[in-house]
Amino acid sequence: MDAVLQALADPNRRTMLEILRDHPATAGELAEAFPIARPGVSRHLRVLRGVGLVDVRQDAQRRIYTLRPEALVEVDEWLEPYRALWRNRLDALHTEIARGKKARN
Amino acid sequence: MDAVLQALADPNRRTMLEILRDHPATAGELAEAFPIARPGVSRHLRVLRGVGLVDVRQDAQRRIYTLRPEALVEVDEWLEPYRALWRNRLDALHTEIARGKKARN
DNA sequence: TGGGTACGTAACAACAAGGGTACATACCGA
DNA sequence: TCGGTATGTACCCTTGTTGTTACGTACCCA
Repeated sequence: MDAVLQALADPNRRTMLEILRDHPATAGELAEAFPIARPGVSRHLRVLRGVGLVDVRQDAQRRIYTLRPEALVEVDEWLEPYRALWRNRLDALHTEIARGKKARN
Repeated sequence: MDAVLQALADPNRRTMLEILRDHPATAGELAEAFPIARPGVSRHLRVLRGVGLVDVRQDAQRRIYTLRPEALVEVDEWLEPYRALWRNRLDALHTEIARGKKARN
């Protein structure tokens, strides 16, 4: 969990996930999508691999990266107790609005 | 969004949110919960304020911090398209299991 | 009004993150 | 087997982050 949120802090890495959400991609394809040089992309991919956010399979000299969305489940779970709180707040807000409406009628 | 995920990358800050999830707390109370010195905590709180994850109100010389869970909604929304993907995967897995059961019967 | 309490900010040191260049590795095809 | 393609690793440099100490500010109370 810790490591996943850490990995998500970098905007480039998030964009990589976004690309992989649409389709698998080779390291080279991913690199083209960023203003930084290939080795940098390679390192970002290593981080994403490290926390299990992506999988790699080798196809000759290409490395094909695919998204592993399950790794984000833990973020979702981390969010859960907070979700309960903001939902309560929204409910309260809706109640407030409803009361306002009633008062106006 | 960007900034919120950035803020969440630090484990100390996440712990602070966890504490505030239970109850509002003063800067001093929060500081006691961490091995780091008060000024460090103060800066973490500034970050959390900056991204809207906490609110402060002043009570004499105390600063009382409260959680603002709504700020996490954007993380939840960022997660949404990925959630769709991992659910598909889980569904597929369940289907697979069901098929396995059928085959065994 | 002077002193204690509760915080925040400023300035600095130490370390980690992220980028670049150069190089190593592995594979394919002529 | 040699050259080209695709990619990762090593090393270095710069910048950002996180922690520390020292100091400033605001408030309460005797």
